[in-house]
Amino acid sequence: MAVPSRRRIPEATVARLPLYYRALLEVSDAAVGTVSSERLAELAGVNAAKVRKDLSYLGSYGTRGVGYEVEYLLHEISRELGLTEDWPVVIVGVGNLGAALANYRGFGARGFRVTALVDSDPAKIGRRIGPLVVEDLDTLASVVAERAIAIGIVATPAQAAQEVADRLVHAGVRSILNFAPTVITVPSHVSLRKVDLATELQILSFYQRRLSAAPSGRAGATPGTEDHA
Amino acid sequence: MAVPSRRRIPEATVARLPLYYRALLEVSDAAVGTVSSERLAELAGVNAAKVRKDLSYLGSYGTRGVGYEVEYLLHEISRELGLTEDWPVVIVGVGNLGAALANYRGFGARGFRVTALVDSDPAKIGRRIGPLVVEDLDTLASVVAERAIAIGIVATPAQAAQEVADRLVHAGVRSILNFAPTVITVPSHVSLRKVDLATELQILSFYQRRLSAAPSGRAGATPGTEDHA
DNA sequence: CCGACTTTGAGAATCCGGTCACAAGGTCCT
DNA sequence: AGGACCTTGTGACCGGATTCTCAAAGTCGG
Repeated sequence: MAVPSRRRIPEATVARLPLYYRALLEVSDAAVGTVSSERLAELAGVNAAKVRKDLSYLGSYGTRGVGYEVEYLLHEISRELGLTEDWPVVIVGVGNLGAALANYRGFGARGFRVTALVDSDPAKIGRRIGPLVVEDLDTLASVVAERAIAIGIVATPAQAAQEVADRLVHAGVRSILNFAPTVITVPSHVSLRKVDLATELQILSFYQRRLSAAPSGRAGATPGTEDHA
Repeated sequence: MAVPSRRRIPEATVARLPLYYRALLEVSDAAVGTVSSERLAELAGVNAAKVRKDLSYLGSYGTRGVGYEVEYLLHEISRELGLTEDWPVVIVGVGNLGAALANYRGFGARGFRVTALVDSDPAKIGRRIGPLVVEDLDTLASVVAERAIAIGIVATPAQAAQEVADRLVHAGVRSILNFAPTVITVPSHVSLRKVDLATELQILSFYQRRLSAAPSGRAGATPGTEDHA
């Protein structure tokens, strides 16, 4: 009934919406009409109370005694996440990782289309990767403008990352996903997230060391990203 | 002076230690004797109070009026993170992403050595990638045991991820890094972290949508992973 | 040797997120 | 139509993390 509208959605909740989305896609395949928060929680690897609270931020989409209607909720979440829109993506840096990302089929398919690949290495410019040709980093500004690119993926070596980020911002990109193993900073109107291999491994290493070092006492699973249900 | 010892280090702090470590490596190159929390904060992209509090959990390693001795702090953090030890890693799933990870030079070099690659696809088994040969997933248990593997990286398609994780756990691996776009669960004595492309993009998409949708009002940078200083 | 200056370390206050518990609201069987 | 039953939505509570602030502790110049 009520308009979903201008509720402020907590950051932590936003980070879990994609998990619910994925979980809903799974049950959607199973052609079930509704899901309970309990079941959703299980699929998303969180607890039921959290699911209900998170979903309540979007509006009252459930029915007491029954659960959530799968298709409807799926629609609402994908609208909220902007998955009904199309977000052209540019990948900057076509080394090992960049090339793998360009070929990666795991982008949840929906919404995100890698529309351009750029690199500064003359040896790489002109190479074809799938349906795309690697373009010159110097043409970034026009590429971004012409193809209405919204999201930039930085997959360069660490030294180049800040410079590339600056260029992306300057070209008008307002969302950046950083894979380079370094901290980059952007103006406050730009969204930045990072994926950091080395950091993740080091965190695991920390807890692993604790396991060996502490023969008695609670061992405890790694918190962090989120673990098991 | 005091023994660093049995202090409990908050999870959020653990997640930042790798950033400080990297920042310290940078200033270490510059052959400077000490760093202030202010400077470290700048390099790590956090604020100075947080740096001081985080470091104070490790012990009192700073000198008032001066700062932190770079080499000493570097040593303490790397010991705490277990980077002085060697952690053999197995990558399960040698598709696009797995192969890229196998070649990836960004593992912070120190400590983490990819020691085995396994896959279940007969077409891939036997292929050489760099110095390694892809082995059969069915030999996982013995590979883990013989090479004392501590960390497993799951880079399979989503459908196979849980099964692979179970096998890793069964083989004795106690730290898992999941790249597959799905939630996996592990027993509580196993550490689990995830790296999830699709999720990160969707989070960016959420905030991007907000930008376009909200012409007035505060725009605010994406919180989430952490942004700029 | 003293005083000005710098920077850490930590106590206190605040904010944010997670969990608990339960009333409200709805279904379905009889 | 009524009552048993189920599941959501949310207010209250709790704990962890961040920020603020400032005394303590050190350096360094005069």
